[in-house]
Amino acid sequence: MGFAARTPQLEEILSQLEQSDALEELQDVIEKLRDCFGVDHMVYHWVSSTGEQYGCGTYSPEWVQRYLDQGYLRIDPVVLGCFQRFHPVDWKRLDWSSRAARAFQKEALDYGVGNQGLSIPIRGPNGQFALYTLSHNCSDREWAEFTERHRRELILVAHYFNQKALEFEPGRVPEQGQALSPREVEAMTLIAVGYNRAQAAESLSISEHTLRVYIESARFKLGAMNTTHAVAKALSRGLIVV
Amino acid sequence: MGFAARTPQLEEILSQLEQSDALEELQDVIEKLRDCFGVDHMVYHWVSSTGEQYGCGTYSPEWVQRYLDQGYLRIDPVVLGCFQRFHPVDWKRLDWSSRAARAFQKEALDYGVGNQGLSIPIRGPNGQFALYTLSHNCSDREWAEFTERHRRELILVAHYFNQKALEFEPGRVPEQGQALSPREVEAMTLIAVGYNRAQAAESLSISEHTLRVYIESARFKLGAMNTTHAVAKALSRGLIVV
DNA sequence: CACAGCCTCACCGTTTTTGGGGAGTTGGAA
DNA sequence: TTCCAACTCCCCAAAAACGGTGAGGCTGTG
Repeated sequence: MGFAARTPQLEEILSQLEQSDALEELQDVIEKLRDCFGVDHMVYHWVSSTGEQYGCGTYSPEWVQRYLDQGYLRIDPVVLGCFQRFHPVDWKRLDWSSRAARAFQKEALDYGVGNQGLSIPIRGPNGQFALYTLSHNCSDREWAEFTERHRRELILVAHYFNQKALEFEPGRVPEQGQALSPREVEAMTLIAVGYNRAQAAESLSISEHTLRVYIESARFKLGAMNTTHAVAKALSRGLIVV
Repeated sequence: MGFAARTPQLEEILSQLEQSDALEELQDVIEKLRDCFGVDHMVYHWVSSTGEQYGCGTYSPEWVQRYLDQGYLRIDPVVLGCFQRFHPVDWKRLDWSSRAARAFQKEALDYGVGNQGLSIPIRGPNGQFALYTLSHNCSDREWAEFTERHRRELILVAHYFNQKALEFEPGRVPEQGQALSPREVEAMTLIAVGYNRAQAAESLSISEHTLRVYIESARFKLGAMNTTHAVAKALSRGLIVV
């Protein structure tokens, strides 16, 4: 096996993916990808920063609806397991022991989901989390061979797919206020790591009153209602790093 | 260009990476990778959820020491910029406008860091964040060509490298498992967006006392010293999103 | 069934933070 | 030079958060 297989067809699909400029097009792309890889199902499932879900893929609409209605997101072992992991996860290696999980599994099979599956967790900025999933009906051995053979391509596809999805994320307007001054950054950082004002001030070798001015100033610049809010905003915007 | 270039040499290095079973070996691997890609520097830099840093790479020890001593992590535009993005980032596209950033940049050059750079952000479970960086001295055109040619391989290498690093993560066991309950997440989220306890409680239609219990519980679970700290930790670990 | 974890409510006093003032220095930019 | 932004320091009173303790109902798992 080469570093990653050369597949003109996949190349072409990825090209389409990169050039697509609407969310709807992703559905088309994922169907082509499914056919290209020759699996029963392929799904991209995105849990946005606000908790909304977006997905495209080849599961039956009934299953998708059922999944959403029942809030299966919170009990699906695939989601729960992938959330804790980094690398592609074979469904067999997940924890299906709980009663709810087994019921879910059975129901999924009834709705046409394959007995085999591979899910790749993807994480973006601001807590974005997505899953790129392949599912198929076949023997363990066949599935192991398939996943081994295409592992690298799939990781890349997942990456590119998510990159595109991120472009379409609504309301990701970079709310650029002004940056914080160096001292403000230091002060905010110390507060963010749990110091109270007295400790932070001592750590910076300044008076607590001065430190307070920085925090207030940062709060003002960030348009925050209180210190905690300011820290949260600063973290979200990457102005400080903890 | 194929889907990803076939390179036996890279293949071999990745093999070594996958089989390595000690952190020290990663240093060897990254040097080989640097030579394989023919760039001046290659660095893997990991910021754990607890704020500790680990890195391996080919920067001079003096620069690494300087970086750590000065806490450059918090002002490095590469880190700050990559934190907001998903795809590989060319250093030229970052914001170097602040005074601190320019001083940092100048100093980095003095310490042997290249004038060109490409950094790939990587995110793991529990708010893990890492950077896989290549740096080189060459013209803009050469660099653009290089990054275009190797983009896909580099994404994969970054993925594999991080996967290995995660295996070695110290203290991974104690950190995990302390997920917040749904109510705690709601409470923390409201606090994070600037509500005070009364407002948050009203928003959840519960008494302020109850809300307080959630916050305290979350604080305890997260090992935080105060509410602000807890919010920062929850954000860093991706337990809540604003 | 028992136990654990989650959700809900309450009171107490203490500590910390907040929000409003005012005021002096420095160093870089216009 | 003049000006502004950043940095430093101080007081006070009101508001908010904290910490501890206690207690009942509900659900799901072993």
